[in-house]
Amino acid sequence: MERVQIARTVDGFMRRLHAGVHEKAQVQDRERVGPFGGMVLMAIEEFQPVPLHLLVEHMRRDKSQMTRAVQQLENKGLIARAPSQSDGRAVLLSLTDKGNEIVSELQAIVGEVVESQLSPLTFDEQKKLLSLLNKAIVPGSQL
Amino acid sequence: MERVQIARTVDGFMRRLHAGVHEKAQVQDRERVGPFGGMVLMAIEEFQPVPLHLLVEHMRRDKSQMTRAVQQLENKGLIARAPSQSDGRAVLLSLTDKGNEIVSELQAIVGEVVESQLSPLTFDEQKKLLSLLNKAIVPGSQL
DNA sequence: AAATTTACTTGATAATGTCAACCATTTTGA
DNA sequence: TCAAAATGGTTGACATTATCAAGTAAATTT
Repeated sequence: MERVQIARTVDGFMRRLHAGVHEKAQVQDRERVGPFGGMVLMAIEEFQPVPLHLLVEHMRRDKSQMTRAVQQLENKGLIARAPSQSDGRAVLLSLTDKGNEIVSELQAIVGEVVESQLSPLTFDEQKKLLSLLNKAIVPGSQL
Repeated sequence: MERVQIARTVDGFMRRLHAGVHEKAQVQDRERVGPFGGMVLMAIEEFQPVPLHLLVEHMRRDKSQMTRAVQQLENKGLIARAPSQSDGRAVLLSLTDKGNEIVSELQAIVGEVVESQLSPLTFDEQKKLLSLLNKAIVPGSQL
């Protein structure tokens, strides 16, 4: 089997998503969070309140990159940072109301793009794809 | 269904691949082609001889980005550029011997990483995943 | 044969990613 | 229990990748 091809195919898939979102979001992105900022916001939405290092783990990014992305989002008033009670080092991130608005808009756009991207697949196939991806990914929590 | 989650999941998958390859390839990458350069090389390998604009289409990147990536790879002696007979504007790209060596090494590494990435899946599931991805992607040739 | 389109290039700049060094807290373990 | 190591986060510096606009030359259209 062409495992190498999987890498290129997934990359292409991602790029299409990216391009699609970029195109549709241009008007919408009033806060200029950018694609990465958007991903961060959506991840926070799912896991909030979440310390930065977990976000780093979920998104597989460098922690310094995450620190800065989070700073920008905070400056725009989209997320709030609160010190963790249980760990004096950690900072818990969560969405503000404004952040929630943006996330809703983003989700709508991404949902549309993914849908059009997956339109060649039947509904069952789409579910299958998601479950396969999840099954493939869940275990490897090592960075 | 959580279509939005597909986007994040695929992104995470890609990042893991990236990290895995980065780690393993560090020693190997004697030509310093970098991750993107590597992807370009592998794409050329599949489609050669290929004009730049088709590569752009396959990989969903900006043409200017591709121009420069290709220039670097040419400077390193990994690919060759030949004017197209049928179109005076186009340049056909193909791998040199040295390029082929590099691609073989890259393929081995990427193959390993993908394999370990997909290890939670059975062989059949892996095949299913690939076919679903391909089915989802093939048609949308519009950038 | 003029006007468009296409293939590619260049320039400029923005966005992302990587690496190393650095505090301030926890946690380990001798 | 207290020094050493590990963890969570930040900063600085830099490399890579991505986007956009503008331009050249060859093809295509009309």
